[in-house]
Amino acid sequence: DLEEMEAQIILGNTYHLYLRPGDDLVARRGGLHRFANWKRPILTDSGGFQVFSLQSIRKITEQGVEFRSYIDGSKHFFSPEKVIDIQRNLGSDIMMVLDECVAYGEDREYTEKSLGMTTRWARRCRESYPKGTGGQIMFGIVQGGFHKDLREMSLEQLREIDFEGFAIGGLSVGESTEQMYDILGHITPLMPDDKPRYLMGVGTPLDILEGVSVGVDMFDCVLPSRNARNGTLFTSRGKVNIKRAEFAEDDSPLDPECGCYTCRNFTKAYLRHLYQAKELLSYRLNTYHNLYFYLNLMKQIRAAIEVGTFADLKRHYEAVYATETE
RNA sequence: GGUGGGGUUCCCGAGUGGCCAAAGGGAACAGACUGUAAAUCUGUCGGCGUACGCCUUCGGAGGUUCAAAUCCUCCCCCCACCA
Repeated sequence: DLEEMEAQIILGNTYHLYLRPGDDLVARRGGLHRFANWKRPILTDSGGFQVFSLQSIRKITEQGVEFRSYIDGSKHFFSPEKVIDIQRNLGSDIMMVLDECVAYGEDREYTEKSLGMTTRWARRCRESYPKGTGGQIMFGIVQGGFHKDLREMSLEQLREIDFEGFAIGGLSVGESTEQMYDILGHITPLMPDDKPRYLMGVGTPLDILEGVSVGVDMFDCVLPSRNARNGTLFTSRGKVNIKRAEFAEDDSPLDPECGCYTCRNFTKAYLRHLYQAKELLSYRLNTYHNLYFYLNLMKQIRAAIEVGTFADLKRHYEAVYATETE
């Protein structure tokens, strides 16, 4: 499906693949590309986000993170070096350094201390896999919470380490859209413009437009797929909750302007029925559509930038998704 | 024909005198979801009202009681086993 809709890259997760099926097993299968039969680029996240989202079962120290498997409760330890080794086993094209994604609401003192450690971890990651070691490249991750000076400090220190690309982490962790845009708009323009800028974990169609407008090149987010599974679909006319009773006998396509397999073949009434009946096909069709929508949004953005109409495109989507931002 | 069990709010199913508009589950309805412990989670779910509350409801009709889904009487229906 992803090849068909022309996805350029996919993301794999160090934490999850390490626990299951195990990075050694993946290495024995010839790496993630061969294992999953995906021929285009793959980026692997380091597990840093899981340190954040699964915080009830972990302990962070300068050495690394001790955590328990959510699968069987067994104890494991991730050091910056270990996380790179795992990503080497997975054989991704882009590796991410181990970082601590600070929760929203942590005070400045904690954020600053955490940042120091995250930077040291980033250096250790790079030292364990110096530039040119193999065919994989490595991105550093800017942290610093919601303090602009800490964000700048993070970026400066990371630039000295010599990464092939830079990511912005620690956003969309509970803050308001306004706060997120504020930090994003401040730090992104300061990032090297000759290297990819990657905004991690974001976001809504509007978030992406905002990110691009301040200079972000790449994104990753569970939103389109997770929302699809839960019945919220993104369309050219805004969000559609396919579960709603009003669609029970609606014979029109989900999005008449969409050219995806789902929209070309099925009605809202049918998609609603599949969802209500918990048919597996529902997840597949809905996910196909949302991913197609996002990929198409990115295509539109690239095309608009080339012809100089990006601002118009952004304004258009802001109008369509107006109610979503509040 | 005999014996035993049972009929509860849309469905299933707790409840055997007051704390019961009635547990729990399902369905339905609405919402959430942002580097995926998420095919998950939250709310509503007899009617009216902001609310204290009032009204209607536990197969049907009577009755006992200050008070009945719960006790008594008769009736209707269902199930199991026996014949």
